[in-house]
Amino acid sequence: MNFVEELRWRGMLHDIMPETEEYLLKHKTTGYIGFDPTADSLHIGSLVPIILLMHFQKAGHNPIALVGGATGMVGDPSGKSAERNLLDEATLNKNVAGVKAQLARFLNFDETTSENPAQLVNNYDWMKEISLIEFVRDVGKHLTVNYMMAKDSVKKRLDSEAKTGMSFTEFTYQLFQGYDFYHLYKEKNCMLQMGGSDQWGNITTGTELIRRKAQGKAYALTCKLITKADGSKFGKTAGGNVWLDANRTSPYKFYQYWLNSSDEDAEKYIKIFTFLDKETIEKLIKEHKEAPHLRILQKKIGEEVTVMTHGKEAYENAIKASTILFGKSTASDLKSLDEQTFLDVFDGVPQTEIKREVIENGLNIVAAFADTGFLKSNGEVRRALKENSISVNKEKVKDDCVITTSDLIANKYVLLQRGKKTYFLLKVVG
RNA sequence: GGUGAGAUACUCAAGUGGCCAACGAGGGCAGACUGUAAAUCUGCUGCGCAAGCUUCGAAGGUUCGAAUCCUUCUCUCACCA
Repeated sequence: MNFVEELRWRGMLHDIMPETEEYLLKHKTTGYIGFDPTADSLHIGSLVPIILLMHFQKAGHNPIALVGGATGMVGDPSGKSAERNLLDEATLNKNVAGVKAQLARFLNFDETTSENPAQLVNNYDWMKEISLIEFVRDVGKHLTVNYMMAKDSVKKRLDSEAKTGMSFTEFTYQLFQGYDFYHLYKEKNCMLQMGGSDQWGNITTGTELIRRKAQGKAYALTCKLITKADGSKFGKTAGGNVWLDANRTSPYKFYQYWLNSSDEDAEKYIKIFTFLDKETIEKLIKEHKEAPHLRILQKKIGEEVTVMTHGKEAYENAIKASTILFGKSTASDLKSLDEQTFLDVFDGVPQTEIKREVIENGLNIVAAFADTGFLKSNGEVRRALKENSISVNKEKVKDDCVITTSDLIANKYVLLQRGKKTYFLLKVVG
């Protein structure tokens, strides 16, 4: 399997260093991608480099996932218009552990079942040994400031139009990343670094360092950054990032994110985020165009990615939840659910507890929405009522509505809803 | 250390004594339409049912009245040393 060709038809390839393709065809190669431990979970933006490594492994090469315990302490200026905040060491350690655990789900690290098992490294392990003097003499000496300043990531920040300057710390970042590549080249015979297209500058600093310091030749390849047709940022929703950690973003929401892709994006995503072959994908795209309202592509992407990330069972629950939440279910449908199914469906929906006697005395609709913290203020609830956007147990209500014990589902829950997609659960206790 | 610019709601950004709860844009939320889309149209977007109350970096002051004027302070940024 030709790794580069595979990326090319999937529309993932952005930039590639000359001779890289030829080299990869001839040699079983070790290549790496770095992951930034800015949080204790990766989000779906990191899915692309992960998939890149998966393709790399499938093509028979040796992938290395590098977690940036050291570089995370410095802060990559690429694509950032302002100085980054530094993370403290404890947070970083926690993040490194979290990121490691997630990578293990996607790549095969098992030496007994794979001929080319993936490896996981943390650059803190070798960076911590290096003294400042060593670094300045052995790394810094090989590259000129002129060279470093020519990088886009740096130029943008020195530009007179930029409103903020750039600290020495961030300026040095490319040397750190460059040194990583050099280190892996030396220690693990790693010949290739991959990453998002914003990493090109940092990656070439690495190949340059290898050339000057070790007289070696190393290769580079970047993939396209994922964009959305409407210009908004990929992987973000109003509620924040879409994470790979089920505790941060429930599988249901994760599935929904993909399902809500626009048609235009879906055609790109199915190539990038699934491992389906070319014929299958072309067939799906054709079917989708004939009946776009069925959203065949979005459903397939949602299925493939959710199963890959969270497993089959989580995917099936996400489907079940979607059907109930968006199908034409009514209050009686909801009440017919047993408690466990109900909880599965509404897993991840924010909820709050409420005393039973409050319901027994009859709970005013405004209080039910405002006092529980679902909506911000009484005024907002009244506004929403005027818009006719408030539902209790999937049924629209007016401002004279009072919630009583007859509204309870499984004798315990009340489902509040604002608009079509925003849910909130009241749980009766005591 | 010097010089200059600046701090207004989620963000950008007007406003330079009363007509300001504060133009506009973006974002967000909701309604209609729909495919749980896109595009479009409409409404909302400090708190309060209301009277009214609290907001324009902070604290004081001037005034009948301040986001706007004065004083002090805090912070941010750029450039020069």
